[in-house]
Amino acid sequence: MRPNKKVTIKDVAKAAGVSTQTVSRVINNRHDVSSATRAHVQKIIDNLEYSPNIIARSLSRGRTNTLGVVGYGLEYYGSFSVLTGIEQRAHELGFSLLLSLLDRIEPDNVDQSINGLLSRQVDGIIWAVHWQVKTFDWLGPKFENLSVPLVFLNKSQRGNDVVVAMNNRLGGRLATEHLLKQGYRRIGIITGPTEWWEAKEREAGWREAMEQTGTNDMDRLKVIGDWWAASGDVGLYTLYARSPKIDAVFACNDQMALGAMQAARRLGLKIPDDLAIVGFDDIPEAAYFYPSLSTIQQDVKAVGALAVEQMCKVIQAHQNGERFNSEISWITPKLIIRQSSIKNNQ
Amino acid sequence: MRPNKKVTIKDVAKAAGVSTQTVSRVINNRHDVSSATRAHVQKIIDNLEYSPNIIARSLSRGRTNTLGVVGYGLEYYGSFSVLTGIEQRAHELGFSLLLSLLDRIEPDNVDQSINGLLSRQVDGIIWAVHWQVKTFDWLGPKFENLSVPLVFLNKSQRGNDVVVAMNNRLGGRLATEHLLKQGYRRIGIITGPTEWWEAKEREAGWREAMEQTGTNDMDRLKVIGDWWAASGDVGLYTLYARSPKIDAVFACNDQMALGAMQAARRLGLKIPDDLAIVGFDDIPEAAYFYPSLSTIQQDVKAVGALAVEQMCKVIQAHQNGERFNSEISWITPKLIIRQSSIKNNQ
DNA sequence: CTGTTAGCGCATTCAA
DNA sequence: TTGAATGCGCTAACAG
Repeated sequence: MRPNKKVTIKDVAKAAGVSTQTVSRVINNRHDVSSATRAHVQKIIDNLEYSPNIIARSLSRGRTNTLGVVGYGLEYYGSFSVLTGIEQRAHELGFSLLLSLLDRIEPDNVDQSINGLLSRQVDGIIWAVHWQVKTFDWLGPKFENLSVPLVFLNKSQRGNDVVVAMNNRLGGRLATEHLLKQGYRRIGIITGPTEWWEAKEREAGWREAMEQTGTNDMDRLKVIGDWWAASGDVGLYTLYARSPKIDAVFACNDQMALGAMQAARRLGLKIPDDLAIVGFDDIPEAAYFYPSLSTIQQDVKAVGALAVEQMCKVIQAHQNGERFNSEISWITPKLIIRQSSIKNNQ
Repeated sequence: MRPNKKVTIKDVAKAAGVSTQTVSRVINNRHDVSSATRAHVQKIIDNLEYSPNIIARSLSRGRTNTLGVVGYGLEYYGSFSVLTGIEQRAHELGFSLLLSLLDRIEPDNVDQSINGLLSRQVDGIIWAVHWQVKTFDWLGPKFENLSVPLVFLNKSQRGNDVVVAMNNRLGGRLATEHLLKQGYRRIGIITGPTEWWEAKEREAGWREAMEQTGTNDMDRLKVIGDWWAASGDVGLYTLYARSPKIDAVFACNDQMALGAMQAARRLGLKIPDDLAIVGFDDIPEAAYFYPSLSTIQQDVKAVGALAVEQMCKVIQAHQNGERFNSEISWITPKLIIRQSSIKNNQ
């Protein structure tokens, strides 16, 4: 038998012959109850299978212990891992999750989403939306003067924003430096859409590594994809047509790397001998591509978990009227070396 | 400026010189308000940027317009699509989503999850957990006498369960019949874990199709995987060792199909000439495997959306004290033919 | 059409 | 240590 909705604190009080506040004290584990009455009340609670109405508690306390999560693009790899990470840590810290998904990042949707969460009295909002630079103009102001704390995922810090981010730039650098170390020299890049923060950062990492080799004219080595395999396919053709001497490609995610591999095959290029490829994400399939794909692994779950932890601190500070001085928290990615980038014949 | 938490219905009433009741009527779009006062009150609302406290409303109404979603295994393909489908339709129908993820399917976790949602007064629970047969013994009873309606995803109907499911059996049949039509005869299967409903159903579909060919001794053609690519790899070796005459494989998801392709390559088997492969799911990468993978496409989002619709009906019935007579709702999968299963040389 | 009264279930004052 | 009163913000039931 499940707790029946009808059993309230009053019923328990009556059955136990005590006042409702005593029951309240028991269910909140407060110490100002004699162990005798506590035991007694607890027994009644168990018998009646009473379970407190959190809605009523929230109203009374002015705090819901609920976090709002605004998400977007769950179909991109990693998004659901973030969510899993958020949920787990939130659960551990006693928070529930109100989920709001954006189908498009537009003013009306954003307003609806935020207002919906606010009117449901969430204690804080985690902005798990892939950050797009071009939207900032109208998006930024919406976050000002919000009545609850906000934690951002994967974007650059700005003002007092609290941000948790995967170090995508480092990832891009790791990938490129690995290729350089293997002896590849003309390393092209297939980036994601230019507005995406992740894409910009990964590219920046590639650029940093390349600059050290004295390469100039890097724009000829760059092609823009859309994260999907097809764009990696097309991308490699473009790159190859433009500079046939290219000997490696850093694809900014594994899907595009897969597309690039496909194109390479059709161009008669052997991987990794004629062309090396490194991806980004380490999707589970990457180890089973042909050849297996070197890539950058990221612990996305950790990003979600850390976001919740930061949120807790901010809420704490918020309630005490203190200021939370924010620094961006970085999670570090890791290079995974497989066959697609190991030079055989020097 | 965002609505300040402090602005309540009272403030609006005072500012507008009306009773709170009138304000309540306005914000609920009730028709028993003169258009004059409505306009007036609305103006005050806009000025004050008032937004109703949904928590208070829920307490008062005894209804939260919130659905609980219990999920598991977001890392498996499709899970997040279900979630997206659920969220979208829920949003359209005016429901919020309280998300609860299971890390393991164990009695304590399940209790916690369900009780958490119930004490937060959700109006219904969608059980989006991959159904595992072996857990039924202890899981089943937990769903009895629940105080709120329950809608299940992807399982067999039982008693009065309300279920929305992808027709996995049909999918298995489509895949197998396609192979037969192409002229393949000894069609092996790499299934998912035997406890999974999806795995059982896909296998049943294969079995149905095979039986029509008069094949017996089908167990020799069957191998059990764990949904991951590695198990498809191993699986194909096993299958091939056992019956070298095998000429096609139905892998019960695309990852295992990928693994099987890898193994086939090492065994020197040409796909699709020596060995045809069909997968299941149609993950975005499948079109870019080498060769591109024939597979079964499923509109998982539709499952989620339909689940919410069913939930609405059940809640309706529940509140009117009516009985909802449940039938399982099926979503139909679709065969996608690519290169991995098209016989070239007859 | 509008206002008054009451109460949703709980927690937070205060007294005792 | 316990209990009585009061209020969280809103809506339902009833008057007028």
